[in-house]
Amino acid sequence: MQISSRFSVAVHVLSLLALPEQEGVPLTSERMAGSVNTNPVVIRRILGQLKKAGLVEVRPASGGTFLTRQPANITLLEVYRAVEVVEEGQLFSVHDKPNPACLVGRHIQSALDDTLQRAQTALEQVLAHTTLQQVTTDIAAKALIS
Amino acid sequence: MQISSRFSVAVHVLSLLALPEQEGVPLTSERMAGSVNTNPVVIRRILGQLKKAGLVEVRPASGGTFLTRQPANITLLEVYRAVEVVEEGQLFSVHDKPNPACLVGRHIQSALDDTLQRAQTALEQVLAHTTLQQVTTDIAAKALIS
DNA sequence: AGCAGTGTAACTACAGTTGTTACAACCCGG
DNA sequence: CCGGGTTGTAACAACTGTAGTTACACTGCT
Ligand code: FES
Ligand code: FES
Repeated sequence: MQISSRFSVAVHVLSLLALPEQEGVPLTSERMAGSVNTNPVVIRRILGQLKKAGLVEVRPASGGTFLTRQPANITLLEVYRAVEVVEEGQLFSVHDKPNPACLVGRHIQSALDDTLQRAQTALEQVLAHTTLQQVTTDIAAKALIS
Repeated sequence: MQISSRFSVAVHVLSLLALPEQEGVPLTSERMAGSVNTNPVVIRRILGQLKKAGLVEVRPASGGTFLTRQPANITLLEVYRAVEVVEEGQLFSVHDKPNPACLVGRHIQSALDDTLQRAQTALEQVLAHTTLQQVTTDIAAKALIS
């Protein structure tokens, strides 16, 4: 199973917030949806999760959404955690209730758990060391080249 | 979204094959299913994938399944690849068709792709450096302690 | 030939994702 | 203080992938 695209959409939205195109025009969920090419409600749902995680602040009425921190201080791991339903340490699902009468069944879970945890942590560490700023800088750089 | 439990079931099954309990009794899909606590067809499906990947050999009739290699030469990454539907480099799903008229939309995919690829590779490297033998050794060790 | 086991298709039930409609709550400008 | 644009959410549909189950043809040993 693939990891939900909510994560990439969230990064997309945060990039928009970090790169204010026109100062005058407010960045509403509808405009963001137009950029991501989806429905405004999908954006608002994700904004709700980002808000709960304290990454953005939303003005309920006349469309205003802002980052609460500098892009350099927002890691992709925070976004991942804010948006994923995957609970900490649950990326891999392990079949529950193996037969305790079996030697393998009795110990497979703890034997696997250590390795799976390390694998998951390795993935998260890469995200932890990438900031939103790196992403937006990359976007800006690519925009200049093309 | 969590990664399918097919992976952990596959490791479970391979562990059974690597630790032959009683030499006489053949290890049928039904016995394996009893150990994992699931349906024999689920086991056979997974065995089919492992067979296609060349990790096991199955005698169609009178129930005999064997590893084609030493447990020390089978990495968890091979099992993961054999069993996951996740295509190489597709662990994260990215929202397709972002708006090309938008600066962010035009470049977000390639800007994210590099990081996501590194994250995924980091996870896979941990699996690549763990062998089936390490798992079974761990199981045997835990069995002795308890 | 008989039989225990595998290979596979077909179906169900279920969970999570994504998109969509609908509407209440909210805030701001006039 | 009212109207209009916006957010917050609930509810629902369509879809996808997972896991379990039944059924049955096929296989190969004895
Ligand atoms: S319970 Fe998983 S092999 Fe025994
Ligand atoms: S922000 Fe994703 S397309 Fe512009």
